[in-house]
Amino acid sequence: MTKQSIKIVTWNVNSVSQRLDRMLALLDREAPDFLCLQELKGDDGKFPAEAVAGAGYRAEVFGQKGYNGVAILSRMDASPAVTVTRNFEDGVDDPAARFIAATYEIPGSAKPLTVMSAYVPNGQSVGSEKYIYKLEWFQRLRKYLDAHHKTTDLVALVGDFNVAPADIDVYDPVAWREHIHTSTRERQGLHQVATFGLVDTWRHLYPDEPGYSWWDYRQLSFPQNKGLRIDLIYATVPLAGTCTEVRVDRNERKGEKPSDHAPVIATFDLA
DNA sequence: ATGGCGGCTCGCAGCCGA
Repeated sequence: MTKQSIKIVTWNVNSVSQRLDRMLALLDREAPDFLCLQELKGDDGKFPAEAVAGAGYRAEVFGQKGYNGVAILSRMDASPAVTVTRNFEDGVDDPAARFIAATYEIPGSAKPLTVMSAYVPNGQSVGSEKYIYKLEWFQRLRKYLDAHHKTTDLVALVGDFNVAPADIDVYDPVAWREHIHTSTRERQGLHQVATFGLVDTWRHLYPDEPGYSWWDYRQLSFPQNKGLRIDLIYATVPLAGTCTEVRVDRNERKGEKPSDHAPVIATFDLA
């Protein structure tokens, strides 16, 4: 039986219009099956759909003026999404465009694959209103998973989670102790999402590798490798079991006008 | 502890990000 290889990339681009050339180069270089974007920083009308189509990709977009915004790109030579959902449809009046999920048929796979691009709220500071919103957002995400999926489904939940899951994911855990992105309640919130039945593919494959994905623009953080691992690729157990590789594309953080996040790239060999 | 850098907007200053 031939293996069906699926490559999924997650990337917080920090403005899709500022990162268009880099994004097109990444599509050409990596030829991923799915590219999940966060922080588009523009409404749907500002999304460069024509350029993306020219590169051979469809785009499911959930934009917002000025802030947030997420998308899922998929190959034009593959089937389009069967279903797409935006935010959690849970009755909460939340104007922030932070979540999109799309389900695709995969050739040779009995089960469809659901891809989710998440931009978890930043939280600003521990105890703030935005922090409470972040904690609630994690609860809503878990409820969404419970309501729409089984642990036996093929689900990839990827994105910018704005939490470093453990101290190994932080360049200076002492300085960042109980800081925003590392606080106990944020880590518990993220853990509650994962206990739906999701595997952190990077940490699963590389128990001892930091795998930073974000570096502050300031203070020469990148050259000094003062980073955080906050961009994660979660997969349900049956999907995670087929994960052969996860990479952080550090080169994408170099050169002119980088995002402050690097893309994270996972490969799955579906039976 | 602060500010630094980058991108956004009913923009040339302030907000937000992480």
